[in-house]
Amino acid sequence: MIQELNDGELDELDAEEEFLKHYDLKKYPAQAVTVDLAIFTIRNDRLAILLIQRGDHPEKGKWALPGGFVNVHESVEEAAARELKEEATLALDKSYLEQLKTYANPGRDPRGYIVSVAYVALIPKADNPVAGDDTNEARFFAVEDVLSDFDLAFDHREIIKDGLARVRAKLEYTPLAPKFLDDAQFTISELRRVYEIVWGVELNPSNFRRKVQSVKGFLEPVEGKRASQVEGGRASDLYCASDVTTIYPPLRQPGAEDN
Amino acid sequence: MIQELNDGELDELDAEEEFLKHYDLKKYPAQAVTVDLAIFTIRNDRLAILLIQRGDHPEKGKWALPGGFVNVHESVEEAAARELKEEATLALDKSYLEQLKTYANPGRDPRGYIVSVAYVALIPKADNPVAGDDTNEARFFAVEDVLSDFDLAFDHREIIKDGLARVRAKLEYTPLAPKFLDDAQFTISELRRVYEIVWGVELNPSNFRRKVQSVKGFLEPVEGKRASQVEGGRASDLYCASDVTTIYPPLRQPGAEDN
DNA sequence: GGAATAGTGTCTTTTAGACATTATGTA
DNA sequence: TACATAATGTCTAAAAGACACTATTCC
Repeated sequence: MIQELNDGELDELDAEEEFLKHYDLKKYPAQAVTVDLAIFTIRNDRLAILLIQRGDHPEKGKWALPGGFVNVHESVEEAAARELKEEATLALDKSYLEQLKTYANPGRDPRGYIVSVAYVALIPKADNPVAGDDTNEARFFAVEDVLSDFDLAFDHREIIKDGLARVRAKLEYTPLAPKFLDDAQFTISELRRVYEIVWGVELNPSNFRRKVQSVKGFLEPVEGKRASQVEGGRASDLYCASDVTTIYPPLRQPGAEDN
Repeated sequence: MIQELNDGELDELDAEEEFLKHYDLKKYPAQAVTVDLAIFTIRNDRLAILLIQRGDHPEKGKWALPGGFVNVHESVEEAAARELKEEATLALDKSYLEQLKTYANPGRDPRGYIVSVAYVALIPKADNPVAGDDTNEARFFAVEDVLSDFDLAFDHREIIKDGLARVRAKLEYTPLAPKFLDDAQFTISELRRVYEIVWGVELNPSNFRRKVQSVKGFLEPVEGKRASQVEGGRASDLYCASDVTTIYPPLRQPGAEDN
């Protein structure tokens, strides 16, 4: 390829090289990039989120989303995956990670101009998390309780609200619900329970079954049955997630029509 | 509030203050935040996007999205609005701005670790843009042509693809289409044309009319009529956008079922 | 009046909600 | 056998696609 360049193009490459040699980002006011994780799971029949209690300044002692600074040799995506691995060691392969939004109000972090790229993660029923280095404690809390009661660090309340809205919306038109289930094989009732918990509604079992079964490529039947969780109940068929990326037409959460 | 603090809490505040006094972001490897804008409009019956030809290094001479560095006294949102104002002076009040995604692969910018927060903007039929300081030229191009033919700077092709997908999706369930129209009053045919151009499909006029009119709070009839654009055509009723924030049930773009 | 688009109405198919009915595994 | 949930089926209502038909305005 090089040998085909004419003089003008070589000059251009030289000029670009020359420009970069004298370019120094350090000249400008310092900025930094962090990543924050809204890690959702289902615990005790409630939608829960992982919070850590900050062990260091700033906002020492407050509950916050897990996260940290992005290193200059990694993408934000990689930083998010790294933090997720540290904070929720279990069942990483089955977890789901998606960029939510970037938060960048000046003054959102007292240490300086620090933007946070927030991610949403969905993980299966998890073991209890372990607190990291600069962390007093790490625990799952019901999202509802967090939003109503907690005094959260930075702008993390806003991030959690946005993340919750994202998860609720995405269950409608993407096959994310199985990401909450710890077993690759699950019953339709278990799947329905995920929807009910995340959306905070009751769904008609018959209609839910008909709907999810009608989505081509969403559920695949597998051998075997799961015994009922309730005494006297009938055992149920098992399914596993298939390969579709969108649900069409979508499932709708009751009450979403009034915004 | 202060007078209610006990000694322990005062100590905590002092400690936080002390911590911040010695904290210096400059200690860490330099990072920087930029904003890039995918400004969509409709020109010559096609969906178009604003590109600038870079006048300076890096990527000098290549076509790129308008954008620039975020200042430390402003939010990314404000930076985006500032850039939008500079690049598309016309009809700012009617334009729409929404965060798209943050791009942060190391190496995406040769100047160093620079993350870009991308925004999508929708603007009405615009005057020709004027090139800025470090810009050779600023022009609208049909999105289709850009994606098929152009050699774009940085990762801007990916941003444009993501932005296009976002706009197409959002037309389904939000009342964004009027943002493309330069007049606050418009006909249903004009509105339908927006959908057809953005989605790249033909829509049945009767069914489209029925659908948008059935969405409560989407369209409001106004006095007067608009003469036909075609000779011999019937004049049509005028509407203006109302106050709803979501369209339920959504309009669906034909062909979206197969992903 | 003719042309061309605006606007209305109708028929059919698909999908969702409500709910009755049957099936099956467990105590 | 009784019970509880799983799974299926039915009826109805809502919504979308196809398309015929009427209305209005401009030439």
